[in-house]
Amino acid sequence: MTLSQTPKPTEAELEILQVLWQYGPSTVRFVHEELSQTKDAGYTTTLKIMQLMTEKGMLEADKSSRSHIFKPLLQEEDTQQQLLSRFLDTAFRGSASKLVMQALGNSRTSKEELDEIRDLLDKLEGGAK
Amino acid sequence: MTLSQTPKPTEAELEILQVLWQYGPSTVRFVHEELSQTKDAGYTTTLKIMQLMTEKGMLEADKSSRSHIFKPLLQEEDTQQQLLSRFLDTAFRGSASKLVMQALGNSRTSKEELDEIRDLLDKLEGGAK
DNA sequence: TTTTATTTACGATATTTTTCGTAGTTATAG
DNA sequence: CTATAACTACGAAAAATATCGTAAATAAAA
Repeated sequence: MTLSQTPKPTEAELEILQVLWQYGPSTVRFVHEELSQTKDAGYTTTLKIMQLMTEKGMLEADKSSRSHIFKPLLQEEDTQQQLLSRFLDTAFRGSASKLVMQALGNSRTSKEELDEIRDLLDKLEGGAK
Repeated sequence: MTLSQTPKPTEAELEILQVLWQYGPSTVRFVHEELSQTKDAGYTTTLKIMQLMTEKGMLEADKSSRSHIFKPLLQEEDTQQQLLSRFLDTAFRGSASKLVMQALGNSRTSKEELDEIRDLLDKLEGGAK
């Protein structure tokens, strides 16, 4: 099984990746406990999806101990970039500014984060100003 | 048929909505021609999906002429907001600033748009500064 | 008017994703 | 050691999406 050019994790897969990105390599049990907080599906469901993800090359399983330890092979930011670019096209017809405005408008973002964004704007506009 | 609280258009449905939002009420033929530019599926596929969308209450069909004219019942911005909020959670664990930074970093955005965003930042930070 | 093209209706199939049950295995507790 | 619990493997079903073929109706063309 080869890696697809643009790995497109499904929603369930993404939820699992989030846990792994956040906490690092983990067992199915751990991932499943985490997911249980917001959704309910059986343990074997989580297991199965993680096994499929491993076949697809999204995860790697360390099978040295009985409880296999899975680590993500996809980089968080690369994946986010992929998803974002696709989302931008399908949901906002490619208009990054519209997306940004809506994202900022409807979520409480701290002053620090806003300043960070402002810095980025400065850089993008060519430094001066 | 009632509207679901959070209409979650699928990818194919969203593509259709985009056409309708952009050009206004249209026939299946028109929508299909538009979509053909970037994907290839049969005419009846587009038709079927649009019929299903109508059943779901996403579209309304004006059947007075032979070629039915479909108009979107979902507001573009409401829908984008829904999708964005969900996307933010599943792909960026809720961090709007990370999403914004990546969106801006990887897409050429015009100076005008950047300024627009800057204005929004000013407003969000409370005017002063 | 006859033929040809366009359109909707609709069932069926294909594909993708998610879910689960069960069997077999290994560890843990008593 | 025996019973119980936790795991993986794996097949299969369920659910959600997407695709298509064909029939029937209507319009347009010849």
